[in-house]
Amino acid sequence: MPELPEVETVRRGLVATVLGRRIERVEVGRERTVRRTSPEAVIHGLTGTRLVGVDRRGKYLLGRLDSAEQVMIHLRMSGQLLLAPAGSPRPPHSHVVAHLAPGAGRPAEELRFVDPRTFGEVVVFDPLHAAELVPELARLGPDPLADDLTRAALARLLRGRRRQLKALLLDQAVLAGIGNIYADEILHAARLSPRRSSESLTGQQITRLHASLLGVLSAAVDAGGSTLRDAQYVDLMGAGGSFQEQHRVVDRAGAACLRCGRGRIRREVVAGRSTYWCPRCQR
DNA sequence: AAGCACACCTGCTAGC
DNA sequence: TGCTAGCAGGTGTGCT
Repeated sequence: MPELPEVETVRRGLVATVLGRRIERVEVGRERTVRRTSPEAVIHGLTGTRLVGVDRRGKYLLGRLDSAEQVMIHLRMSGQLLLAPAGSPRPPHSHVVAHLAPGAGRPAEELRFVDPRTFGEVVVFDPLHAAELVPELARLGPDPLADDLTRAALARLLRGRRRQLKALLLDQAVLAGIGNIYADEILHAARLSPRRSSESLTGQQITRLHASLLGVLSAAVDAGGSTLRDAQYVDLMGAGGSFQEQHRVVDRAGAACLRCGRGRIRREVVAGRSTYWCPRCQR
């Protein structure tokens, strides 16, 4: 259930450990993970290639291969990418396994796409056909960190829309990368209600929302993302992040607000998602 | 246009 | 202790 900071942490891990290493062999154990193409397309597309770059757009990982093709990986709710010694025991639900030659100072290893709920995907595609195979990439809004979202750009995104702020932040076509956890943390930091309508913000509130967006997301990247109780999210090496220690509202229903001290954190469904917020200081 | 319900899956846990 | 309903960090579709 990774969001921008978790995906960015995985991206950095791939750049540090996998770049330039030849993919010698690929196994696909579950067709659903490669449903957009086929096991053969993913196996043939990856075998013999090397990753020459890894980019991120919102929650999408985009690997560039030396074949000029690209690999798109989305972890959705329960996906993990794990790097482990070749031949070591595999966790359940290891649906795609890429065998990596030694390199980057590392021995032969397996890069495993593990995904119990199988919502995640691995797609190998020719960039010339991106529009047909991965059309959602073209629909993504700006990535707040990768695209250096300015206050003016955010103001433009808010203007002309009448949406609950929570729904707006979750909409990947508006801003790419924010999910349920960070939407709540950002809105608390900005002292704005998740139900507040996007077109009603004052200039000062837009400034606050902008600062909170960048502040929360970049602090979360610095902390290696958030790993909640279920330990669903871990990085390439299987280590959790630590930003959950800085959460102010998520998972704190009934507790006193850490900012105003007097409100009680409420949990209710907003925009169809479980939402934590302080009704006293978030307006 | 915006909001909602539902679908896709599996696993964990809170509550009885 | 054992069962079950409910819930989960995402996204797409289809309906009002």
